[in-house]
Amino acid sequence: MTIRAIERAMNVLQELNQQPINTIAQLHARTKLPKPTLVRILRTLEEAGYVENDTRQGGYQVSALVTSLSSGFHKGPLVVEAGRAWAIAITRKHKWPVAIALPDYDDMIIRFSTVPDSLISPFHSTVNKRLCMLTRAMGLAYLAFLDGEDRNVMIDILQKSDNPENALSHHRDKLLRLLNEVRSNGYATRSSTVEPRNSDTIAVPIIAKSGRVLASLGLTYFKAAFGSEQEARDRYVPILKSAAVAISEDLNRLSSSVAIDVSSADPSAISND
Amino acid sequence: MTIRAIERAMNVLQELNQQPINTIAQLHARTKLPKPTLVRILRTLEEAGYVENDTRQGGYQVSALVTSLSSGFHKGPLVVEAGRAWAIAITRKHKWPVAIALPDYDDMIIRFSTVPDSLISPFHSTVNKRLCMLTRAMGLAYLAFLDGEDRNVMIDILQKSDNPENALSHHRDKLLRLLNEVRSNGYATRSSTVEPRNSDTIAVPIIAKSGRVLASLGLTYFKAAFGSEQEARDRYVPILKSAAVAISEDLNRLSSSVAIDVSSADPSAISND
DNA sequence: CTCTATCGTTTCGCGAGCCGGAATGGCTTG
DNA sequence: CAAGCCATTCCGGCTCGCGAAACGATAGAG
Repeated sequence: MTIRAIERAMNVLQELNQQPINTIAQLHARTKLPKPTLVRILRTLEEAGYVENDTRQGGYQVSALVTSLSSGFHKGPLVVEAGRAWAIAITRKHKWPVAIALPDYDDMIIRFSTVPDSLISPFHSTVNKRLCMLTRAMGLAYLAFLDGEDRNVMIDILQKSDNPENALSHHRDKLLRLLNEVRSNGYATRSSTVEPRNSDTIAVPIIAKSGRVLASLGLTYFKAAFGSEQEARDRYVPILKSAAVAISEDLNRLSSSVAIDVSSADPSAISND
Repeated sequence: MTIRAIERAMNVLQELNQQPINTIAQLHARTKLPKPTLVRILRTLEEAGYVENDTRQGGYQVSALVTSLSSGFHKGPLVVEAGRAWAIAITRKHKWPVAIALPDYDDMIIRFSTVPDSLISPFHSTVNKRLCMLTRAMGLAYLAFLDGEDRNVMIDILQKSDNPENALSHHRDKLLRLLNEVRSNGYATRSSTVEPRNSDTIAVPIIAKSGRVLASLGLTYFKAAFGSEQEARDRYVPILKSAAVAISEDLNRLSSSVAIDVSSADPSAISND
């Protein structure tokens, strides 16, 4: 037996994180919860400080306090931590959302995204979303820059997948041609055969100084905002590439300049002030 | 009328973020909730994926999914985003917790902390905790590096405070001597007149290329782990100073190398893949 | 080995308090 | 000025969360 009210509240909090501003009506449509229930949940979250009710804008939004709900979790890969600031900076400057994805078995998983920052989105849940490796920009950018050996292992795994989006793994020559093209371009884009058609993603790999491919960094834009896809690529590819290099440099500095080793006693009880 | 079950669940989630591993008994002691209630709440959070029950260790901990409860919130200052990776790297390397604090009126507020990462702590809620400006390392490191004009304004504000920890603001000469000492040392430590006595914090300012003092970066350690406080300072001050410089450089790069401006259409609906 | 203390978890009947359809009132729109 | 949409409030009904007590497992002491 689980507590329904809590499940509902968590779902509401999730939805609130999808958009900068949320009306009761939107939340009602997305969560299927009765409006009075929503109002009660939101009031509870508001009094606890996690949510703000901006009456001028007529909507609810998450407040700074939500960060403390995950302040105890920093187990993510350092590349995500190093990349967040860059992703945020790019979105602030260029408006379009940026995401960082890491490989997980035969998919990529989005580990950080600025989607909720900049826009009203019909899509949900971009963080922790799985992306297919062979049709999505983030996947191709990762796969194309793997070394021959690693790449072959990966393709073998993909062939065992029953996801129709991985069909290309059975046409090895065609796939390799695509990967080589991505590699020589230095970036990948989403396959035109998959949804959504009204947007495109440009992705580049984040490669450690050691040469290991760690993650991919992608920017998504609305096709309608540009005269051609080439125009968008000309503009954003250099930005993404230099950001990826910068993230890699940060990682390098992070592990080296902090590297005065201390092997002394284990800390056990402490507070930060 | 608010929903009690939700308030309780949020409190439990907060407590779970304070320690890497939490037993029912600990949570019971801290939240004052009956154990069956805790079990029910934890089961609910577990089924929703926010909490893991590591039966081997016999305790509950937050899982990666909690990050999605705040994935929509990136409105914080960029200096926090730029600093997180460095704070995490230092803690991973040197074990002791590191925090970033920003000024807020006459206090500092901790905006990021690695406290929950490394240890079992009797202290709670370090993120969003307010620190007094004149007795805490993070406050002194900030105040001492303000320019004369800004600093005077700040001291005037502090004199209006009724917080006994700000008493020093009424002894301007004594305070200025202390601030000058901090400034020439390049770091501050917590006043020995305030709790907790068994630990100390070393803090340095994070100063933008423009010269503006943005935040402070502090490391807290147990006094018992070192022969003398000087020993700890000799070891960690250089690390903190170089990290503060690195954060400042990152900020500079973040705003410059991304600076190809785009003034085109507003994005409105998009997903990241 | 047994006894005991303490842990996490389950049980179960009571009743507080959450639920949601319907009503309210404000605000915009045609 | 009516009509539609919105967020919010009301209130009777009845679920469903509550927590004292019991349970089973584990660890340490004697």
